[in-house]
Amino acid sequence: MDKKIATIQDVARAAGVSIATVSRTLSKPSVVSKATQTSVLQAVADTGYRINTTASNLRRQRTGSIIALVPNLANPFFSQILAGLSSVLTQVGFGLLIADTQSGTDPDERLAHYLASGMADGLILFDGTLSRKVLDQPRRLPVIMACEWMPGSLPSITADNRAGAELAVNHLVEYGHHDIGYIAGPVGNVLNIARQDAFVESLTKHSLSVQPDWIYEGDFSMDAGAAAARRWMAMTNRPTALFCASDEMAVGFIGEVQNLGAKVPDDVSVVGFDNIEVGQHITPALTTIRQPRKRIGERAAHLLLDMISASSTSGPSEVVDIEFISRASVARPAT
Amino acid sequence: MDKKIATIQDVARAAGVSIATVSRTLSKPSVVSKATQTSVLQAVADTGYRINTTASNLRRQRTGSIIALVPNLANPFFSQILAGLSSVLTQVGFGLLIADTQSGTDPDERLAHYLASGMADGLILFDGTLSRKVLDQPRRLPVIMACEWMPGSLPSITADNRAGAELAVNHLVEYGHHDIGYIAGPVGNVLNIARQDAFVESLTKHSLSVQPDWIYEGDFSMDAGAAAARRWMAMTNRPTALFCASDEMAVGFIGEVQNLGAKVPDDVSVVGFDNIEVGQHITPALTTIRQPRKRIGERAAHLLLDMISASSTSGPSEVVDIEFISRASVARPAT
DNA sequence: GCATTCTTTGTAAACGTTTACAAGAATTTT
DNA sequence: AAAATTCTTGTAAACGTTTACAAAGAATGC
Repeated sequence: MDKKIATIQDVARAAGVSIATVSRTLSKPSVVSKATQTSVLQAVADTGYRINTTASNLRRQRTGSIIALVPNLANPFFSQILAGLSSVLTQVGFGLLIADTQSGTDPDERLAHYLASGMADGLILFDGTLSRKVLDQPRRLPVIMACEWMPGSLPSITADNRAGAELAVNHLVEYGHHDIGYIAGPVGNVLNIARQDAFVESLTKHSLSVQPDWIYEGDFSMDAGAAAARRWMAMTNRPTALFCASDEMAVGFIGEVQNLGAKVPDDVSVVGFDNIEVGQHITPALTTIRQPRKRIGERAAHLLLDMISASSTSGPSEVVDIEFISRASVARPAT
Repeated sequence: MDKKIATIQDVARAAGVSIATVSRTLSKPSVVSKATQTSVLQAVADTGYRINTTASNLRRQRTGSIIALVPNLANPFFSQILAGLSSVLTQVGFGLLIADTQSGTDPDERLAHYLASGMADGLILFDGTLSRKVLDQPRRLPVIMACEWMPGSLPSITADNRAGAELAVNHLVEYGHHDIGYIAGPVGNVLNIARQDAFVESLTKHSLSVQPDWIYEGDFSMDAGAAAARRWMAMTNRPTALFCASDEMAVGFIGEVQNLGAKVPDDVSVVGFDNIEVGQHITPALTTIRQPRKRIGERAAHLLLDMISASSTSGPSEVVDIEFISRASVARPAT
């Protein structure tokens, strides 16, 4: 059994000062004399004192952590964003609590729970469908969104999805494609809406028409991409190129198309969205739009921290730039 | 501005009882009469009271959260494990703090920080190289390891890595392979050691020899797999099959081999380890060993929670079963 | 009907900090 | 040299809970 952990009392006793002085030495050293500072720090070292965060938080009326609510933790898309968040937060002594909105029963209920729980000083929401609930109730917590958003509601950090879609279309058109399809994300998802809208508009800009049955439904998952591949193979009048709302779908599409005997990019060109790591390791390597995920996490952390220190529930939204990455999954259409 | 948040005092006043009774109604209802219970609950509803976790934690001398230390949050391998952890923890009202050991400067220092910070009631360590540090200092915190381990040190939840390697070799031998290579993980990594040792032993069991230059160094990453592919291509006397210490390397290997014009499984068969999602979506789909990652997370959570409630720093280790998944990346060797 | 036990409630003391306020000492201003 | 200012420290009151202890009331046993 280790002996009892040292408290501020023990340090004060060891240094021969009051607990107030100890506290001040640690949190606002400017107001305490050099001499006492050193003796206090010595006492801290001697006793092995570590501040009790819980007590400190209680007194300061804060929790020292923020909570990230992701739709599905098992989705690797979020891991880099969380890494960005984490790195910024730990620098300023904040903890990062992570919870999954889909894992339990009722996502709305979970959200409400975390909003009211007082477990955190701020909340980052990655699930656009939940944001309405936040607006309904008066919130005593700064809340922002990341990746997804809700028009005119919460502050958010997002990527320039429209620009990404436009770059994808431009690239395909430059390669001579006229018949371009789209593998969509979940219906109603803001990311999908932005990408699809910009996709359609870009086509029109190039005086190309959009064939309704070349818009394949999907849900961002690899399985959805594979399903789209099967539908594509079954068509007689096929697009020669596909823009996918996510890299995962692009990977799923390419894999299944190859399984079924077609060739990428000879038979069909593919552009993804996100730049997940595996994209450059499949054959052919995936042409895609990079979302700076780590940066999104970092910016989100800063935004939320600013709101917390200003104890404000509103703040500026930010759009981070995307980048086009040209690899091997696009070629001129077969003639 | 919303009005001040209600405290237990407000509830007590509204219900006409003492704060002790309110507290008891909420935490140990069995000792309070039915009548007062209902009036207290009514008051809770009226005031919109939510318990202040920080205060509660301070008084109960706990923090209500556990911290997971992962080597690299951006590695998708961990996301499903974290999902498993999270689901168990939230059920019992615990929060999950997540931190990255590699992101900052000194991993050892970070670990020490979290061990002493008092921010959590327990710690899950996913980084085997750090475990020595834990043993050095007297720890006042239950600590367990997951995935990786350290012989005879901390309680751990791990997969049966040796069995996995054996299954892989058996499968390849059944398909008629005699010349089998290994793409290794980081030198010194326990997972790699277990898999490599079992790989070698299994070969010997089948009276096959191990060719030293057929053991390709690697570090679990896709890039390492691609590098191994280039070395494999450059050899004149090549193995006809490769067992990879991770799926990521297997995927990287297959992608690069295809890039360079060879065929899988016609020219070389590949078996991975982990069963990451993308494995079934590449062409050919990857034969592999499944690690039940979600389950590892869940078991780890339970183990740690048990240790916390017993306030013990030791506990049982557990090995979870793996499963062989046969897909398309293995065929009979070319004759 | 009195002694015993069981239920239910309240009082008050923690838990370990931070910080407003006050006060003494040291320094500067006049 | 007195007055005014600045520095440095201590005292004590929070922050919002939980829980040991005591007490009062109700139920039970004889």
